[in-house]
Amino acid sequence: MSDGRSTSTYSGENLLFLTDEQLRQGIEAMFFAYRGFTADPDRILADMAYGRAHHRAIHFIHRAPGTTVNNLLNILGVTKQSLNRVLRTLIEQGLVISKVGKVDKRERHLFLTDEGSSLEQTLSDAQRARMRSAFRDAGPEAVAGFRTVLEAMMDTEMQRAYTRLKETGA
Amino acid sequence: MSDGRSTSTYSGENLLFLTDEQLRQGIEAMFFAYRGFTADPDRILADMAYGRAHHRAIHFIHRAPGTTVNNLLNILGVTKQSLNRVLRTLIEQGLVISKVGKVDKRERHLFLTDEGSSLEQTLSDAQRARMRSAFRDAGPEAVAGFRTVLEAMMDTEMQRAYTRLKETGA
DNA sequence: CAGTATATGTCAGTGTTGTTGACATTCCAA
DNA sequence: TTGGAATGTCAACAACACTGACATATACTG
Repeated sequence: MSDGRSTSTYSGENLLFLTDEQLRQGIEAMFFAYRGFTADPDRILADMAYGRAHHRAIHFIHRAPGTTVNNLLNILGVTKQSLNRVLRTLIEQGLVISKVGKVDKRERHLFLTDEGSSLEQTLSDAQRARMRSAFRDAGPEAVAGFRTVLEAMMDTEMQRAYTRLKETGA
Repeated sequence: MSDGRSTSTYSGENLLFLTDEQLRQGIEAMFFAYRGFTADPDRILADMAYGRAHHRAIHFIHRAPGTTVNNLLNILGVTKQSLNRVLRTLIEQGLVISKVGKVDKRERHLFLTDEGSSLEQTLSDAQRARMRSAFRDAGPEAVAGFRTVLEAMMDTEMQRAYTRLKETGA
């Protein structure tokens, strides 16, 4: 179904970058690159009792301190039960603290402790180092293209979450 | 590692695309985009008894028919026990066949059956549709940049595997 | 040929991370 | 004030990765 149509429908323009072969290469690039993307933090976490899920939670708590469990849930796209297990161990180990909401006591607001911040720093340093090296090798224009394509690949809700975070930090 | 050239090339120029904030946005973009990237096949597979691991195996067997177990192992980056569990169910369900090697009888060469090919088609149609839409929205230059950055983000071994596959197909 | 290396498969056990279901607490609105 | 919605917690289970140990068949080497 996707064969040939991509080239024939839009014939006239130069749409060679939309051939199935190009798309498949894009798919494989995503697969291999994502492995590299997570490799460094994974290595660090392997020695501890934590995994990728803990990394993600720590990252976004660092990013938006005081965020609620529910908010984090939406960003991470997992069930609250799944997130809860991760948060419980992080709280037990003293990396995260959870404060009952002042306005709405049902809510828990999440913060990193000093120890949590320290781990976040270690992990993001490793991940940023690879990203920086890739960005530098590729150059600013490639980086702009990289981000454009990634944003177009997200679900709409994730695009919103991403944009919201982006604006918060900038 | 390639720092010399790129630093000297860009030193003095605008390196704002390498700030921590930019890197963090790149990291978050990868995270959210990868979710979108796997979302469609995941939805299809959820109804069947298969998961993402089966999808990956099917993809690369389709991509390199007759590949050996060992080869697949290296591409997927999992243990043989883990891959074996997946392959066993795929073979039992009649999606994959394994043929004893003619030259080296220790090897098993893997192929998709018609049924396996049909599932592969369904899954990759879904994934390509999203990739095509993202590529089209972003345009050819962005796509080139996207691929440049992803390739720079891979581990060297994965880069080789990726290039080998790329050349096979093109 | 004997001994070693390689390719594959299997069993058992464990850890992380996702799922659903059940339930407690808190808030809010009829 | 009472019932429903929102928020979060606990328990049990499934998928899929891992390690370690071992079996089998085949290939290679001295």
